[in-house]
Amino acid sequence: MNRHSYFHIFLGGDELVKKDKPKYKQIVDAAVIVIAENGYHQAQVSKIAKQAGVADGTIYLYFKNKEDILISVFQEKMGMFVEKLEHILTQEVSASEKLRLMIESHFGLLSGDLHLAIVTQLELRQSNHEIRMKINGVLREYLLQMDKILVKGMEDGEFDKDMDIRLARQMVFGTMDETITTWVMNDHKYDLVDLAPKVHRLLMKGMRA
Amino acid sequence: MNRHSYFHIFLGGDELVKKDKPKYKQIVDAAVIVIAENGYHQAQVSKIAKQAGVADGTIYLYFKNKEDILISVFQEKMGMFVEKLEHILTQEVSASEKLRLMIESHFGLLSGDLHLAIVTQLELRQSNHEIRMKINGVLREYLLQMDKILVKGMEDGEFDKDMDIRLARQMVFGTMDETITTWVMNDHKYDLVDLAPKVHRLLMKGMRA
Amino acid sequence: MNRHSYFHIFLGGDELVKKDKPKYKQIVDAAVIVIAENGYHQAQVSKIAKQAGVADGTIYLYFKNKEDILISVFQEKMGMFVEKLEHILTQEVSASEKLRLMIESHFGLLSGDLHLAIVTQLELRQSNHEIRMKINGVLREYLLQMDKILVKGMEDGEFDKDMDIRLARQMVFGTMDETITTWVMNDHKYDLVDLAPKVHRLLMKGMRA
Amino acid sequence: MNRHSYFHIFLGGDELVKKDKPKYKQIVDAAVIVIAENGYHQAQVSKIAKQAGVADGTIYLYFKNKEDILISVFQEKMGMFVEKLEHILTQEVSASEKLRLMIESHFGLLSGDLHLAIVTQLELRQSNHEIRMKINGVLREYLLQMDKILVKGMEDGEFDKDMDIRLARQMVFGTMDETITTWVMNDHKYDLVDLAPKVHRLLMKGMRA
DNA sequence: AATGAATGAGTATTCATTCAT
DNA sequence: GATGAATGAATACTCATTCAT
Repeated sequence: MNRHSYFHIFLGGDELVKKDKPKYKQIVDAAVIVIAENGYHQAQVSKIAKQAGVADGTIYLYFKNKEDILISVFQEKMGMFVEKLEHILTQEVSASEKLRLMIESHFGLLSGDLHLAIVTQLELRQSNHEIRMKINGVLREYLLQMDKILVKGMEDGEFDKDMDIRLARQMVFGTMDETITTWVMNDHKYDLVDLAPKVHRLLMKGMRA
Repeated sequence: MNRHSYFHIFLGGDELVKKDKPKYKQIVDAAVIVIAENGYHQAQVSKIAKQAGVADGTIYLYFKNKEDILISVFQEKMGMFVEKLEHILTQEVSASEKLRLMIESHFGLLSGDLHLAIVTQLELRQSNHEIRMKINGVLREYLLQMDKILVKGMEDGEFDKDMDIRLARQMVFGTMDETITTWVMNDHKYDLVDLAPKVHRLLMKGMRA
Repeated sequence: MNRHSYFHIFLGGDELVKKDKPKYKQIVDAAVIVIAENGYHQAQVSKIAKQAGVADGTIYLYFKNKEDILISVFQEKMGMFVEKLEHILTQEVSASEKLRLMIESHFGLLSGDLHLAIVTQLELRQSNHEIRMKINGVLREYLLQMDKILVKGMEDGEFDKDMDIRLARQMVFGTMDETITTWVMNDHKYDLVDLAPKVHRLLMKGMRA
Repeated sequence: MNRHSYFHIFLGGDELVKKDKPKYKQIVDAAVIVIAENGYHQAQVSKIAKQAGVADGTIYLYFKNKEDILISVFQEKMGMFVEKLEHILTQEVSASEKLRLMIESHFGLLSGDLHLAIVTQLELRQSNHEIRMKINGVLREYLLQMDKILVKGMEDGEFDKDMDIRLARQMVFGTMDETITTWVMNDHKYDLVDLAPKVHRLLMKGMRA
C-alpha cells in the first residue's frame, strides 16, 4: 500500500494529495506575493498564475475557485503559527513565559515575511463576508491554543483567577493585532520583535494575579 | 468662531456648505443603513440613493465619488466619538476615571446604534487600502485625544511612567476594538456596556504605576 | 391617469413599459440579425449591442440576461405568427381554406424575413434545454390555434372524424417545419410560398374525410 | 469485396482500421450515454472518456476532435437505420407496405434505445451549424433510400403520380420526426410503435393515387 | 438643483486539445 | 498504444459615473 492510498483512507485523499504536490505551494506562495504587492482587489487569478509560473487553468486543478485560494493561503500560513504555538505549549515553563514566547514567535513569523504580514493584517480583511467567516474558523484554532496558556496561568495562580477569560483573550489578541497592524502601516520602520518584551510586560501587568 | 468655521478655512467652503444641507446627512445616514443591512460589497450607490430617497445623480452633487461617501460616513459618525471624548477630557477627574468614562462612552455609542457598529467594526474594514488609510487619518484625531489621558495619567503618577505610550495606546484601543468586534460578531447577544468596567479594570492593571 | 399607469394595473407594467420603448425592439431586431449572420454560438452580447447601436450595459436595462434576449426574440416574432393565425380563424371560410391560409401566411412571414427564418429554423435550436423549453412554451400557443382549425374541420365533416388530432397536428407542423428548414438549408434557392398550395394539397389528402 | 473495403479506398485506411477496434465503439457508445444523461452542452470529452473507461488523451487516438465523435455517433447509429431500410427495399411487397415497414422499423429502433432517441431527437440538434450540416450529409443516404420507396410507389401507380417528390419526402420524414420528438419530450409515456399504423394511414392518404 | 437613462471597463472560469512520459 | 497534467482562449454581466433634460 503506497503512501497515497494510506492517506486516502484517513484524510479524504484528493485534497491532501494535491496539497503535497509542488504546484500547490507554488500557487499559495504566489498568491501571497501578488496580494501583498497589488492589493486584495487587484490580485486577479491570472496575475497569481503568472507569478506562480503556471497557466490560468492550472490554478483550477488545485483550487476549486478564487475563494479557495485565499482561504488556503490563510490556512497554510496560519498552520505555521499554530505549530509554533503547540510547541511552546509543550515546554516546561511558566504561563507568563509561554505568553512571552508566543508573542515573540507571532511577531517573529510576521517580521520574517513582510508579504505575509501585509496580507494577513491589511489585505485579507478586505475579503467578503463569506471568506472572512472561513478565515475566522481557521483563526479559532489558534485562539483556542492561546486560551490554554491563559487557563493554565489562572490555575497556577500566575494570572488573576477572577479574570474574564474572553476579555483577557481579546486584550492579548487585540493588543498584538493592533501592534502588528500599526507596524505594517508604518512600513516596518522599526523592529517588531523588539516590541515583544514590552507588549508582554504590559499584558502581564494586566493579567497578573 | 465655532469649530466649523475654523475648519472652513482649511477644508474649502463647498464641502462645508454641502454638509449643512439636509440631503447630505440624509445620504450619509442612508449609507450606514444600506451598508449595515446589505454588506459593504452589496452597498451600491443606487441602493444608497434609493434609501436616501434621491436620484442616483443627486449623490454626486454632494459627494465627489463613492469613496467620498464612505469616508464621510466615518468622519460624521466619528465626530460624535471625538466630541464625547473632548467633553470627558474637560472633566475634573483622575486619568483612570477618564479612561473608564471613555470606554463606557465608546461602548455606549455603538450599543445605541447597531447599524453603525456593524459598519465600523465589520463592513468598512472591507474597503480598499486607500479608503482605509483615509479612515485611519480620521481615527488619528480620536487616538490623539486618547493619548492625552495616557500622558496625563503618567504625569500624575497614576500610570506607569516607563510605559511606551504607543504600545499602551495600542493595548487600550486594540482591546476595546477586539471586544466590540467580538460583540458584533456574536449578534449583540450580551450587553456591551456591562463589559466596560471589566475592560477598564483589565487595562488599568496593565498600565498602573 | 396616464397610459403607463393604466397598463401597470393590468399587465404588470414594468415589463410592458420596457417593451414599448424603442430600444427594446431595436435590441431584439439586432439579435435576429447577429444570430442569423454569426450563428447562435457566435452571437455575443457585445455583438448584439454593437448592432443595436447601444452600449453593452444598456442591454441589461431591457433584458434580465442573454437568455432573456433569446426568448424575447422568439416571443416577439412568434407574436406575428399568432396574430395572423388568429385573424385567419375569424374568417368565414372552410377549414381547408383556413389551413391553406395558415400555410401561406407561415411561409410568407418567413420568406419575407430571411434572417428570422435562419434564426428560428436553425440557430435557436442550438440553444440549451432551458431556453428550448421556454421557446416551446411560446410555440404551444401557436399550435393550440392550429388545433382549432383541425377540430373545426373534423366537426364540419371536412376532415376525417377518426383522425388522431395529435398525429394530425404533428403531420401538419412537421411537414411545414421540414419544408421550411430544407428551404433555408438550400439557401432560399426557390420560392417557399410557391410550395404552399402543394403542401396544402398533400396535407389535405391525408386528412380529408 | 465487402462494403467496408469498398469505402476503404475512398475514405482512407486509418479511419477504417480504427473503427474496427473495440475502443472505437466503446467511445461511441459512451458518448451516446453521456449526451443522453447530461445533455449536449454538458457532454465534455473528459466525461465521455470516463464513461468509456479510457483516458482523455486516448479519445484523440480514435477521433480527430470532439466534433468527429458526435458525427461518428450519428454515422454509426444511422448505419442501423440504413441497413434495416435497405433490407426492407429488397422485399417483394407493395410500396405502401414498404412505407409501413419503414415507419415501424424507424420507430422500433428508437423505442428500443431511449438514450439514442434522446440524443438524435433533442441533444444532437443543439450542435453547431457545421456539425449539423455533416449530420445532414449522413442523413441524406437514408432519405435517398426512402425516396426509392416513393418513386417505386409512383411508378407502380400506388402513389399520386403528380406528387412533388421532395415535398412528399418532407411530409413523410417531417411527420415521423415530429411524432418521435413529441414522444421523447413526453418522456416515452406511451408506446411509439403503436402509433406506426396510424402514421402510415395518415401519410398514405396524403400520397395515395 | 434634481433626475435617471445610458455608458463601458474589467475578470473568474471552463474545457477541448496537446505531448512528455 | 495509453495516459492525464497542463494549457490558454474566450465572454456575460455589474455598477460607478456622466450629462442632457
